[in-house]
Amino acid sequence: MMSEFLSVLVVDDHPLFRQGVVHSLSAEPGLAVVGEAASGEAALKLAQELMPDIVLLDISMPGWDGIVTAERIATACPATAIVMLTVSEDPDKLLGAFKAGARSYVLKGVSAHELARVVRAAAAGDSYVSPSIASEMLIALTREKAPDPLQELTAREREILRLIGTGLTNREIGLRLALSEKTIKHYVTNILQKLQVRSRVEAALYAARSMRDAP
Amino acid sequence: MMSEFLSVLVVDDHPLFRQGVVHSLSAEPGLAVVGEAASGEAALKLAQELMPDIVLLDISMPGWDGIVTAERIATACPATAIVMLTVSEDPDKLLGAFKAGARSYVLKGVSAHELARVVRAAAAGDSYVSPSIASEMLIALTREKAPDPLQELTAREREILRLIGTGLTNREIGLRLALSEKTIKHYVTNILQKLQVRSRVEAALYAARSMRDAP
DNA sequence: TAGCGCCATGGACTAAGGTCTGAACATGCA
DNA sequence: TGCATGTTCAGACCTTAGTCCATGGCGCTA
Repeated sequence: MMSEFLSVLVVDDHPLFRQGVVHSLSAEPGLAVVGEAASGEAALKLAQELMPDIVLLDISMPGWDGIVTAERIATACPATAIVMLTVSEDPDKLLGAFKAGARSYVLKGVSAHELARVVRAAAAGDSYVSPSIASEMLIALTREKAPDPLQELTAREREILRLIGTGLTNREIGLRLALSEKTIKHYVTNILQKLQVRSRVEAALYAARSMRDAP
Repeated sequence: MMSEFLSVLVVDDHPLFRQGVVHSLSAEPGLAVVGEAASGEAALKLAQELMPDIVLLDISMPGWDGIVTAERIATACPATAIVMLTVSEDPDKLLGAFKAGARSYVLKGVSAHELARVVRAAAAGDSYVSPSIASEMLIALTREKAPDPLQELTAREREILRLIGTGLTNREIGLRLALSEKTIKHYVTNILQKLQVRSRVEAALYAARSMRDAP
């Protein structure tokens, strides 16, 4: 049988927050904080050593972030339930954590009691996701279904789209790439068609957005 | 004379983090946490009541954020030193806090000992700013010096710029605003001139950027 | 090797963007 | 009252953008 206590490993690079979690969870009946780590690397080592029932894992950390750490811990300790802690995160990261095996997501703003509830649920195999995080993850999922139109572009087309996104005219792009303006026009037509936009203005805005999302 | 203890009021909407701060600072010699608050409103009341030497204030909170709270506390308790706590914040907010009277800025990732050092320094009238925060504030300051070309635009021109930024043609903008296409063209010419850009594409990119910065 | 997709180009044409000049009307300020 | 500024529109004119059609070279693969 299992111990009467659920063992918890707390991982967060912020000492003050970690302190808060440790202190609060220790006061909860049935829970025992068996270790702390300030980095993903240290967390993996401790997890292998202690084989805790639950790992509380901050998503944003320097070095290995929460996602990478979750993957490695999930591989090394399949019996350990992983609970992600986050402020309000990038939807893609949330999805990454889900793929890595984490099933519970808690906002850092929760109270000690709520956190304890989630920890117990996670240990029992249940998953908990904070409402606001859930909606973000759904958004990321729907976005994931839609294939990126950028991938349909050839290398040349992507290059020209990028230049459109800096505000250059066809003539200037032709000069820059040592191609005729006619050729650029040809590419622009293709790009507009593939991206399903109506003008170079919309294409430029599209380029600006995707540059920003994935620079 | 003053008490031998420095009295501290801790304000943060995250219970776990607040717990960590309180617990850690209480362990520091010469410091006494005399109160906690989870919101700006509660913080002001407590500050007036307790007149603490230092207020530790989280920047991002629902309701009154750290800036607003800092202003009111600074007004109500001029003798109290305000120390802002932040994860990694919007430069404009940092500047706002500075104008509100906060002189110390600490990243939430600091250790308990460092935080205690900053608190003692703040009580002595010294200011402390985390290095990465300092650079962000400098950026915000230099940006503040540069006058925003958007301000030179009339309301009508701004409206049309916004529509350009959504990818509409002149004809479509005219239809939408019940104006002739000629008129739109006239405005576009003015806008390009005032923003110092060469085409509607550049104007659209400009619009997209400024929408993003200040939505 | 024949076919396919990417790259590059030209001509001809239409649509949209942008400049310049000029002008009417309203508002508000000196 | 007069003058500046913002808003609205028009005609003439030129430039840029975008479409359609056709051509040819290059490399890959069925």
